Amino acid sequence: MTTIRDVARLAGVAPITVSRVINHSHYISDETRQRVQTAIDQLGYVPNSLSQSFRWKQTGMLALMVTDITNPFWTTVARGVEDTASDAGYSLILCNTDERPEEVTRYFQALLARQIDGILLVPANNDFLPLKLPLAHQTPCVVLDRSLPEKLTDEVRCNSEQGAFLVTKYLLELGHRKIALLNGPNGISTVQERTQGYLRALKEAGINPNPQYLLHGYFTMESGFSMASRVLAMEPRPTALFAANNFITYGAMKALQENHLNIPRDISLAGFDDLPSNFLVEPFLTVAVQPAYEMGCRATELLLSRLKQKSVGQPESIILPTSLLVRQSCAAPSILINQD
Amino acid sequence: MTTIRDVARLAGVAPITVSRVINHSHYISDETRQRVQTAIDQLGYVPNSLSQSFRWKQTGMLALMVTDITNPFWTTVARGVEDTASDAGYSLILCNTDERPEEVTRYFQALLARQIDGILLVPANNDFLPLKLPLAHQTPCVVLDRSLPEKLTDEVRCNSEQGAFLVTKYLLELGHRKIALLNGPNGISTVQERTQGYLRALKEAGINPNPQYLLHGYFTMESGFSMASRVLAMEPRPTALFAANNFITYGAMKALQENHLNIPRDISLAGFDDLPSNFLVEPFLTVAVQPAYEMGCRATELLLSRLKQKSVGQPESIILPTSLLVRQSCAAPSILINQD
DNA sequence: CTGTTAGCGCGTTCAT
DNA sequence: ATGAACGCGCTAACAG
Repeated sequence: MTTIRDVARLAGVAPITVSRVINHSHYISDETRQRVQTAIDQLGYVPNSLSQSFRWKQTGMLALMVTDITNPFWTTVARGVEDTASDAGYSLILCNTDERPEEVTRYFQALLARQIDGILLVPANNDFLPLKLPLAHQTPCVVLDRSLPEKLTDEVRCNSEQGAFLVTKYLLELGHRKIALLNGPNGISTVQERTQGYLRALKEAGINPNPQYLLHGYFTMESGFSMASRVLAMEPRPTALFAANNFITYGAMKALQENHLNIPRDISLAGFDDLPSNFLVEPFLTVAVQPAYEMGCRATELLLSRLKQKSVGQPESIILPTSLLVRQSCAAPSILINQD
Repeated sequence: MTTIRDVARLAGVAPITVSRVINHSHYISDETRQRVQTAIDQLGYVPNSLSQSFRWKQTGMLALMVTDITNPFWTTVARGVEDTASDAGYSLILCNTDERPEEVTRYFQALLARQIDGILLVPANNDFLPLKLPLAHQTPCVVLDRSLPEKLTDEVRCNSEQGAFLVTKYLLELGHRKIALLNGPNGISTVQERTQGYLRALKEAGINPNPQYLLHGYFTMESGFSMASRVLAMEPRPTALFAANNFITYGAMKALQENHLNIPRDISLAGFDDLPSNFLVEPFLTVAVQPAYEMGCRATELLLSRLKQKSVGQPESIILPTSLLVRQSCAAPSILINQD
């Protein structure tokens, strides 16, 4: 490994002079700069940023903790984060928690030991205690997508309540009265918000929600399949399904296919979160769209600005709008089914 | 920030003793260990792994450079890499190159400065020169998915030739004689291999390849759309389309839909790389499947084993099999179209 | 078993 | 404009 000393020796100067060249100090003559630069190039010297981090008390590294990078929604968020971080000269460490709180804590410890500058976190649940760890170490955090009951840190998320409201209202306007919500597990803010948006739309339409139409499962295809299967067996059977996440949507779709139900003729289906392939799935899926990439960018920008200002300051909330993307998976309820 | 000295002071021992406790040295009495551990817990001390890296000459960090994490294929690979790295106590830095060689070099420099232990790289093209940089710094690399003309490092990839051969052979067996290959850009090994597999199948079937049926574009939906559109205008029009990547497949699918061609009645379509949603797309896509997750795991294991053995050794190649997943997007060519 | 010394590569501080 | 000395947090090598 070539060090600053090797360069100094070759250029016939002191190590500190090389350091000044690297860090673009002005107190240096052009001639010396030239000589040092030549030596640097000749040796292929790359400054050890570990030592730099050591002295500067910052590593230039951020971490992103998502539940599962395999979910296209998080993938897109991650891309936004990495783009923004990279542009600012930061490196990004990726962590998958699989919604497991122990993993969150385990990663926190490793990241803090690495003296990471900041953390973007998708919490595994409503428990805010793990966050005490980075906060005690003065490491700024931004909570992504899901909000915690205690506002300890900045947060950037999308308006799930609004998204669910828009979808439900749209289904109501199509004439549906029996709408099932296939939701994720309780104890996650987005799940609660989606329930709230769903209930608000029903309420505004003067409809009394049927509690059996409000299902809780997991954010997986299997769970979506099983929830949809249960719903299809209900009496009276809902005329529309609202899946609260992309995986649940796919599972529900599979269940409908297996039951030979045509979408949207026999039953309507709406989802949450868009996918590049959604416009190929037949029928093209109607969904609530969250600005995933932008969320990643905004969260990273917020985090970087915190790093700059040093002072802690009041936690900030950025809430991005969710919109309705109408395609072809929803229609007016068929007369046959809707004869109540 | 609490340091090893703070702990030592509180426990009434020397810093090195604390170090021994942290690193589970055996040369330490149970009583002292207890006392030190109490002090550690009391102060909430987390060893600064930056300093440890400094001393140990290894950082416990790996990097994964993919073209675009947004592509589900790379996402799955990345998940395999992160799982394996994390299990071994390593952190993973994520990099997106967007197929741009300059970005590869830029990331290389940043990663080497960070004293990264090893790099998993998906090369942007056939140019192996950027690899000289990490190699000069003794940083082990594993080339992922695409092989380079010069075998400088280990590589882990899937058998693209085999995958393309299997798909083409399958189409031939269905009776197709005019099969268009919608491929990626030249200068990438997987593209060349897929062409070779395609040609081999044709040759074994005694068919003279029509050069106009062999198209090159990019690994994007837009390119897939435009290649498919061009193909549909050809005389005679191919009876089957083989898209060499998932994005190309989607673009081709869109083109077929816009031309009101029913798959597989009017025309057959086969793809490369599976997606979770492929079994929902109508008709369910027939594809060549590469073991993406396993590829990520194997590559990381190989890299980690290199780190252990220290000595450089001969570059190793791991080539994983590609299989054919038959679903419903291919059928025998229709008589109407095939009357040549 | 425990402690002392020294040094990893770099940048801050203070001299020259 | 340039350099010497010191120290960041930790641990290897060598005492004791």
